[in-house]
Amino acid sequence: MSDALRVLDGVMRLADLVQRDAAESFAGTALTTSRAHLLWVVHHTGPSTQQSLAAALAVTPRNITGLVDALESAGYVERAPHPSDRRATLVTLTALGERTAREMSAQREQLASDLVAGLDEAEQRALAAGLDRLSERFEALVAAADAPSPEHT
Amino acid sequence: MSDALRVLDGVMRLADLVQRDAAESFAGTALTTSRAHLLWVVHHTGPSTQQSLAAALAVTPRNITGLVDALESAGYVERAPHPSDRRATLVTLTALGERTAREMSAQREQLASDLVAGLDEAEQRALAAGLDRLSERFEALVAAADAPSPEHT
DNA sequence: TATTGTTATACTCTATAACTATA
DNA sequence: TATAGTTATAGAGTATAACAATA
Repeated sequence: MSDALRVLDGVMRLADLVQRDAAESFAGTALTTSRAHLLWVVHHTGPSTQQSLAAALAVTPRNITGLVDALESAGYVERAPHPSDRRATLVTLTALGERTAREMSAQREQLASDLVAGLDEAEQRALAAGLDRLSERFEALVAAADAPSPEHT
Repeated sequence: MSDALRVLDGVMRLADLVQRDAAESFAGTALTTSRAHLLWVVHHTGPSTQQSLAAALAVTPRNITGLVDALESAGYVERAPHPSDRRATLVTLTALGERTAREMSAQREQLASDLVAGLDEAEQRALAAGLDRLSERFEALVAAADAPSPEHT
């Protein structure tokens, strides 16, 4: 197998393992991958309208309604009126939501450091830089595919 | 942000981009990520019982029934009787299924080589090796977590 | 008119449990 | 008795379309 395929497969395989593990860790709670993602976004962005959450998660506003309903029922978030726009609602974290987000953050940092524990600093830096370049490269490829060559527009 | 976090985030971000792109490429067909995964497994493993597919995809046999139903309706696979066990069915690829799997394979190879095009051979090798080590490391961590220390068993 | 969130409806992935046919 | 696949049922994520309230 080519190194190129090893890289692509390696990324997809590791991400799948990590994602499965994260999903398992939600067992026994009302959290799911999608709900945790929303929680994570609100934790980092602060109180958000459902429209902005829809954009952040790249899903429809209707979908956000369902995710917020579930998180609200489980006590992770609350809907608050928007101060200046009475159409909109602000999704805010409860104390439980804040605590949960901080725990997820700590677990993520723990996992990250456990994962690279066998690599020296130079290797870690090289790996991080290489992955960044791949993501940039990928986005450039997608952008190029979306914007056909000028003579065909 | 630490290099450890950059590595973990880099892997998750790139995998998400690739997976979204793959899902978009299925638009207009009956394929989805899960169905394509099953197609992929049959392509590489050969005619398979639904039990073995359930194990390979890490889902329940009931789930395989649904995926095979959809792929069969769309003409990608067929159910054939198992030669020696009349309880079992063998899922086999149709000509369309074979052709589609080969196309996916070609696209995957194209993407992989496009992705690493900006890296020299040594960088590609190092990246591939680093990712392999991370996956191994992750599986060791999970195994360690699943099997508590001896004095507590 | 345009935007925000919701109700209505539908499809897909997924799971558990009960059942049929076969081993 | 155990196994392979299916029917029945349910929860979750997702989408489109139509609608009410507000901007």
